[in-house]
Amino acid sequence: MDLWQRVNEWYAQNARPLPWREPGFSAWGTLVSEFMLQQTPVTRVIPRLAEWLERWPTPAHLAADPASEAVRAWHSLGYPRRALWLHRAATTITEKHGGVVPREVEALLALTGVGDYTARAVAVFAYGERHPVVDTNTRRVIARAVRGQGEAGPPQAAADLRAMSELMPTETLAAATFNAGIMELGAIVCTARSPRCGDCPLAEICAWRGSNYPEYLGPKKAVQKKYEGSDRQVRGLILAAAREATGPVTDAEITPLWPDSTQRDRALSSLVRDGLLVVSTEPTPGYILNHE
DNA sequence: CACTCGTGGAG
DNA sequence: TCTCCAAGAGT
Repeated sequence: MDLWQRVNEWYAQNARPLPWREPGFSAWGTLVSEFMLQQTPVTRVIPRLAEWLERWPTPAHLAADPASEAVRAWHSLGYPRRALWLHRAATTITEKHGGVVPREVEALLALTGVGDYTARAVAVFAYGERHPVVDTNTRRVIARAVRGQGEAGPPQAAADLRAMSELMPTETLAAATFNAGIMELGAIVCTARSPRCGDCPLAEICAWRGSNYPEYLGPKKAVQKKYEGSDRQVRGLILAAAREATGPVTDAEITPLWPDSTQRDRALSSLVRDGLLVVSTEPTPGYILNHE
């Protein structure tokens, strides 16, 4: 039995009942969920996604509201630029695609915030197109089951897509299921820390397990910089203040948020550069969320 | 290509 | 406590 068959049969029995897998879930919903899921765990996304889609059921609904509302509705999902980019994508979809989320990978890639993964995920999961979809879970499963390595190492877009293409079944529907299934397997069985090989449909054919779990010696993924004391933390503090405020946040309110003025200024100007904050003078001088 | 960009939960 | 890591993308 092929690897994809094992995965698809397992998926049919074990897929979690996630919102974006319900029948009739919109392409817009898929796009929103994929934005939110970029580097944010499923459990934190689910409640925010529901709120978001209730408030903005189509791209046009979101485009009609200011970007600042999108950033507020993002709450603390992290990487708030994604909210800005999603609002921008909604505007582009409304103005240039007749309000319909595009189904072609090329058109999706042209949207800000949509990269290699998200474009293919939308084309495949929302529209049933046949493409390889490669995320961190997929990469880990392939590294272990096929290459016999405990970790996937740094992403290599071209090679990763090729590897997935070679494993994917020919038939379009089965290919879509396989894309979802191998991700799901990586998410709940072949996890990064403690894989549950006893529950894995690939256990018998897994190259990593077959060679008794050799230690991974290849190139390591870039280490994530410490958050504590980082510019990201300072940005987070400043943006949280702006998100909660009703009017402009003044310098007097920003200053006590962080002791180091150099770092504080750097964080503030980077928020302005990113378009998350803009300078306002009414009714008092300060910074507000960009309403575009 | 290396670096940057949030936040919170699990182990 | 502290480290790791989570459906990535842009520069």
